Amino acid sequence: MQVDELNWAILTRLQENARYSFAEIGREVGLSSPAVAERVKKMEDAGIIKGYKTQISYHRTGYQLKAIITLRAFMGRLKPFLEKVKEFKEVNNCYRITGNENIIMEVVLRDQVHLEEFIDKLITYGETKTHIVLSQVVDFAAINKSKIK
Amino acid sequence: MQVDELNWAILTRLQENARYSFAEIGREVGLSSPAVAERVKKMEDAGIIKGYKTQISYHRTGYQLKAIITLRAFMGRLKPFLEKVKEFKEVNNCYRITGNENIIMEVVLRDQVHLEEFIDKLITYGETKTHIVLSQVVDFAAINKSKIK
DNA sequence: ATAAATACCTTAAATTTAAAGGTAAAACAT
DNA sequence: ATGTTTTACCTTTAAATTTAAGGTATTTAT
Repeated sequence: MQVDELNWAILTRLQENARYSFAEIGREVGLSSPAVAERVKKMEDAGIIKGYKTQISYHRTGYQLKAIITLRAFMGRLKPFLEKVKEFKEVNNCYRITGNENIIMEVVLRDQVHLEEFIDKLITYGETKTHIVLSQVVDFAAINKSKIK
Repeated sequence: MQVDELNWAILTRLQENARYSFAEIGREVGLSSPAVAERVKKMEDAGIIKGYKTQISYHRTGYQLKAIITLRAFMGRLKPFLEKVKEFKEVNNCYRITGNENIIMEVVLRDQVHLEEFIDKLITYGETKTHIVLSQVVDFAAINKSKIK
């Protein structure tokens, strides 16, 4: 499936705010709302749109710490980790990467105690390196409300 | 503002799928749709909800490469970088972190040529390390369509 | 040339949202 | 303790949106 100019315009708006109505997008790109709905459905079916996610400020909900943790898995421990990591609710995002480390993940934690507990879980799988996130430099979501008219 | 059990239930659903209707969420958590709308608006105003984003498979749109790049900024080059990075459309996410490197970012690129061009832009600011993403281990969004009933 | 598929349209019914007004319980002030 | 205010919901209703159906013109395939 190809992503033409109209679909890019639709995707751009949905990335800005996933709760935009199809009617609103249609007005902006010059299509009827059923036409937008149909194009969106096709992009979902084709796997171009993977999902719609709400961005939460964990900082405001008692999760004070964000960290980037890399893992260099011990021999034979990568596969068990890949299975187990799906259960770790602290993990926001996890990639398998090239380089000295095998895994990089973004985790959200309540505090240092929680971080320590989490690292204790990880060290059975491999050697970890932790980087505390000081600030988010690029933050696309900050200005979006559920609907902008 | 406190996040009580009802708000967590609402947030959980919105994280699963940001396009769920308030009516649908209300049915699941036992509230009327105006009550859900009101709670969501308050969480937006309080900054608990930062935004609603659509997740796109860049792989399906010609952007074949995802990479994690760290930057160890040269003396006096961190601040200029922090300003400039907002303009780099390749950057999906960028954090300032503790440790040997100052910056970690997630970037999306068309191909190796594009990666090379991008690194050329970065090396005026500092020393970079690039890790190609092989796969996404944890992917929450994969199963969500625009509406599940 | 004809048939089929595509991408849109319009219309109308079902659903959702948004606004308004009401109520009961909790929080606050006197 | 009592009265007042606020809060968090409710219901109702109008406006808006979504969904489904049916139609049309243009492109694609046979």
